[in-house]
Amino acid sequence: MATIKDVALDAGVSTATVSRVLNKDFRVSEAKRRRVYSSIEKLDYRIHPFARTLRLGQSKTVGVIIPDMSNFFFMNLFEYMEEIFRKNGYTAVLCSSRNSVEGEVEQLSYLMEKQVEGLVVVPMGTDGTHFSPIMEQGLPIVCVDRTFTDLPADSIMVDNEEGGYKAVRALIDDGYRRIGFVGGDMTQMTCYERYLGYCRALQEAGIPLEEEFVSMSGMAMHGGYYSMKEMLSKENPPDAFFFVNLMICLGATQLIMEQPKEVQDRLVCASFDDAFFSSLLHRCRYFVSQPVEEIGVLAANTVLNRLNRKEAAGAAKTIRLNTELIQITHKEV
Amino acid sequence: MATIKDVALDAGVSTATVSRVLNKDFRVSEAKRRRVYSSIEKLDYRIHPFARTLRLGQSKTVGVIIPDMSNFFFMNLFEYMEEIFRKNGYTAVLCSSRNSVEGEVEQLSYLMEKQVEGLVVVPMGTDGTHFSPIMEQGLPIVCVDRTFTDLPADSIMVDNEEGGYKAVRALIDDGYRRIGFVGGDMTQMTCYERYLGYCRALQEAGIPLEEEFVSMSGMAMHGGYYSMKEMLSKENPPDAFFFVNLMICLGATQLIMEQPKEVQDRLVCASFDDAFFSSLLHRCRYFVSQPVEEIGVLAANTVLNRLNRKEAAGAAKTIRLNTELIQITHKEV
DNA sequence: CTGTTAGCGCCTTCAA
DNA sequence: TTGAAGGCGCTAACAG
Repeated sequence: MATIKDVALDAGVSTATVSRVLNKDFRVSEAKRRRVYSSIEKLDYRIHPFARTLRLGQSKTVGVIIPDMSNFFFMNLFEYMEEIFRKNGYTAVLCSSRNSVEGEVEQLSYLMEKQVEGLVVVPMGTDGTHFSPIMEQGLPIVCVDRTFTDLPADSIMVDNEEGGYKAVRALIDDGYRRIGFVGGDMTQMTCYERYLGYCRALQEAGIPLEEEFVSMSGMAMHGGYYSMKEMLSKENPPDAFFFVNLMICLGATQLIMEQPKEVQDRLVCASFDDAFFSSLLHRCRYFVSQPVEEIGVLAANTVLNRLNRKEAAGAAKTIRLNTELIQITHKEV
Repeated sequence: MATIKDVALDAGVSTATVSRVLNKDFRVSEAKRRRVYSSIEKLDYRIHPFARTLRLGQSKTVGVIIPDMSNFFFMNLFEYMEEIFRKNGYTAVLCSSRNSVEGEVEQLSYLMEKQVEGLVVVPMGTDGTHFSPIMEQGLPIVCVDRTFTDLPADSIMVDNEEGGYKAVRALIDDGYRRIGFVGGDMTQMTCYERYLGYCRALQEAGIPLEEEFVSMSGMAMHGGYYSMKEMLSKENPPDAFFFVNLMICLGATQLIMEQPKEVQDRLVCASFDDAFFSSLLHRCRYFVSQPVEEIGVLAANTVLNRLNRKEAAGAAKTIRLNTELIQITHKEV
């Protein structure tokens, strides 16, 4: 690997001059600049990022903590964020908290060792106090999808309540009045907010909230499966369902597909989230689509802005983006 | 941030001693070691990775290039690899070639700038000459899932031919003789090898290869959809199908679900790959499951071994792992 | 066992 | 406009 010294030697100038050329400092004569550029080319020189980092005292690295790397939604998000970070000279290091608070803490300390300058995190719990010392240190932290209750961090989320409302409202408009809510865990913010939307839609339509039409068996796929099983085994089960996210929807759909055709045909569902294969999800007529790209771009830019001091420090912003209700018309079978 | 100097000062020793403690060099008196440790704790000192990198001349970073971050298989793979790398003190930087050779080249140069010491790549094309100069530089490169024809890199793959054979053989054993192959792109190694397995199974059973039972419309989901549409519109279509991967399977399944129930009930399928939601894939009875964890662990360890000179340089190894045929019994509908 | 010293590659005063 | 020199934090000789 060629170093700045090699270039200087080859171009017959000092390393300071090379450095100036590299950093677009225009107090360099045109002649020398050209010579430097040609030496750089000739030697295939590239700035050594770690040396620069050391000298400048900035790592140009940010950390991203998501709950699960096998989740399309989060990976999509990461892909968009990474692009923005990279374009701005930052490297994004991806970590998975593996759906646990302990994992989150662990990844956090790992990232701190890597000297990240900022953090994007999809919070696991509601308590974010383990991030407090880091925020006090001045590191920008942006929460995505969910937020911590007691941390003055920026947050980018969607309007979950409204999204839930729209989906359930659509079912009601289609004439359904016995609508089940398949959630996972009310302590999880997204789940709870979407539930609120469900309630509002029912209330607005004058449909009483039936407690036994609400089922929670955890946010994983099998949770959806079991909740659905439980629901359908009731004497007089709902004929429409709202699934709190895609995982739940997948599990529930699996159960649905195990039912007799007559039962299947009676059911109609709506689900939060949307994916390229959602057209596969039998009996799901509506999907609440999140603006993944917008969320990702916004999250990354928020970190970047803080880093560049473009944002006043201390004023934590919470942004709620709108969802879009998508209707899928499954061809008649 | 506390530096090694601060610690030395606080503990009343030289920075060299601190460094020795840090690096488990045992030529340090117990008393000083203890003092150093307590200062480290007190000051919340952490080694500055970039300074160390600079000094040691090694970045402790490896690059991973996958075609697509939204693909469960690749992300799973990454998750396993990342864990191994991390345990060995390496940071894995993830990049997506976005399913194109140009993307691969671009990511490669990005990673080289980051001074990665090794590379894991899921090759996009068959030509890997853009990696040659890097290999000559002594960087270990490990191909995963696919391989380059003209690069002396290690490769970790599954036995695609055998996998394809097993799946088709299973269909034959179930009594089917009109079996379609839904591929995507014969120039892609995995597709071609799986096709070979398909051919062998047919041949072994004395079933003639019908050219019009083989369809290729690209490796994406919609490719599966269109191929399937084409197949089923034939006068006398196959009654069983082998899908070359999960994306194709998803697309094909979508088309299947749009068919009348009688048509659906007549079909049985087998597919390469396997995922947590594969039980959702209607009419798919067999899945060829790849040992994702094993592949990931092996790939990471291969890079690591080369890095530690445990492997003789130059002797590129190709490893073929076995797949497992999984049978899913969809409950009767 | 321990400290001093030099230097990894880079950027930035400071002087000229 | 330019170069010399110092130092970012760390480790590895080299002395003692």
